[in-house]
Amino acid sequence: MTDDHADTTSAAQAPDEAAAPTLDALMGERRKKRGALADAGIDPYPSRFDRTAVAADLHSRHEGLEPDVRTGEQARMAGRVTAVRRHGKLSFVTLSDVSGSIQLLLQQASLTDQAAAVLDSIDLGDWIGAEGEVITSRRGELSLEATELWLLSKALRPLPDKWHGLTETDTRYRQREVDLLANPDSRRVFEIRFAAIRAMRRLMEHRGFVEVETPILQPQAGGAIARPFFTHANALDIELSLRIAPELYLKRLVVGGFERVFEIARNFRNEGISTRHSPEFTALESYQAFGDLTDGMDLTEALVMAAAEAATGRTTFVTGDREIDLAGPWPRRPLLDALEERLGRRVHPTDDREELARVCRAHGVEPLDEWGPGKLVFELYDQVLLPETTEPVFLVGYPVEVSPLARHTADDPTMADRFELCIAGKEFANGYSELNVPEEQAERFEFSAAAKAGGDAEAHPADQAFVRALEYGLPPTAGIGIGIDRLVMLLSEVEAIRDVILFPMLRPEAG
RNA sequence: GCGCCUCUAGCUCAAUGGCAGAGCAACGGACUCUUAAUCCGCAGGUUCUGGGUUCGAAUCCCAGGGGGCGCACCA
Repeated sequence: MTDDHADTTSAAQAPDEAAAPTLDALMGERRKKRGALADAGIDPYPSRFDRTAVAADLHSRHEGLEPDVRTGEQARMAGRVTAVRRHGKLSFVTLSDVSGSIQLLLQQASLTDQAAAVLDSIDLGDWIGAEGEVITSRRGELSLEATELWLLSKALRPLPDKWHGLTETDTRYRQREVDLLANPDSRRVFEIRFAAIRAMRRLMEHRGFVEVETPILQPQAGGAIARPFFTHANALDIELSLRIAPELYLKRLVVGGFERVFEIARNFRNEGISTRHSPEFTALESYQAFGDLTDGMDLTEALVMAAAEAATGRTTFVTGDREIDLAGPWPRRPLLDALEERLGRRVHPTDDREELARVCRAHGVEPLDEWGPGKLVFELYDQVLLPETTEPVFLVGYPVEVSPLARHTADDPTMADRFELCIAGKEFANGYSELNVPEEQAERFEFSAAAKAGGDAEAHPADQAFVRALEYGLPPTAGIGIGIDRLVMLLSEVEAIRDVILFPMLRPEAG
């Protein structure tokens, strides 16, 4: 691939900045300071530190204090140094911990010898501990007037610009730890992510769902239509797929008597990477015995609302140039009605295929030969209707042809009891009344297996283990899947999926 | 995979064919209420890599690498 007919030995493979003289010098300075402390008998890497307060805690307890107040309260704090302002015999240090930041006020005259030595050697980025009295400065800022300081760990590498932070996207993704410590906005996004997931987990547990773990390495990927990643198990000498969805295993657990299960599942799909697609993404999937798609929509709505509330406390969010209000309840519209309104004519999977293909072309959808009528109807939704959605809406009723695991509608064998949640042109959730008739499931699998034999890389062979499970009896069941990454994108108002994934997939570093 | 854009000091950015610069960070100094502290001084470069054009290339051309965006595939 690389036509390196280069004559030289291309020794210019200097591993990143190892050869950068400036960086070497900066790191050398910091090593020197660390050494000086060690020489003075101060351990630069102490094994533990007990703190009594974090920044947010102090701020909330001492809110609104007048300037120049001494509280008499002693505190021990720890965190990273994010700013230093030295004024001769008086210094201010901004200490950032997990909760926020607080100012240390250091008067040379009242420092211990160790504190003086540590202060002398402090660099931006160092982890330090401090002990002293909680006061307000003359300007009224809540501060810890420290008399003792400890170095907890040295930052040998210089931090990014304290004002501009780190902007280069490549470095932000590759060295997320630096991004997180330098860019409060980045940190905020992940706080939203964690809070949203926590809220959804809490709600699921509250409703009696148990959190389970199903295989990521699977002999046969299933539960979705997608190209899998493959890997190899040496012990068994077999090829395995990374899961594309946990669905089939979760339903087997319902067969086994766990009537309400969910998994916050990392899924892997060997497909394009874009602003909205990551090869590795997280979905919440849940299955609820005795329910149908109505219960699925109820649960989906509750989950999204709970996530929004816990993560941001708001219901309105800006995405692109639209403002979205998540306040429910969300309308539930038959998909075919919505399509009729948009297209000016009714379409249905039983319509003549050529006629549907003409409708597609008329709306800029180029039909492929292998698409059946159900797929054509689905593509009209996907390419015409979906991008125009703004406020949350459940579209209900999808062609069976594109819903191989969903129960067909009672009075229409070509349509499935399935819904999708659409917000701002994107699909956020998908759910249905599960198909639980083993023979019908086996037939649907045969259809897919035929497609695979026909060369469709996204189709999968029949999953006999799953059909066998259905033969033991799957109760009526409602299933849902929610795209966590996209939900977090909406809640944190970022446009790139990589901004909500801690360590997104990238090409390996260096040559 | 295809197209467009981008890569300069640790970080953020200038320099459009004519001596590679600034701010922050660092280093030396002054300063007991700052909070993007201020002031004085000093230092810091494989301009992503390799070729080419030119008297002269960060700048123009070719090839390669990383990243971004759009399209395609998908959720």
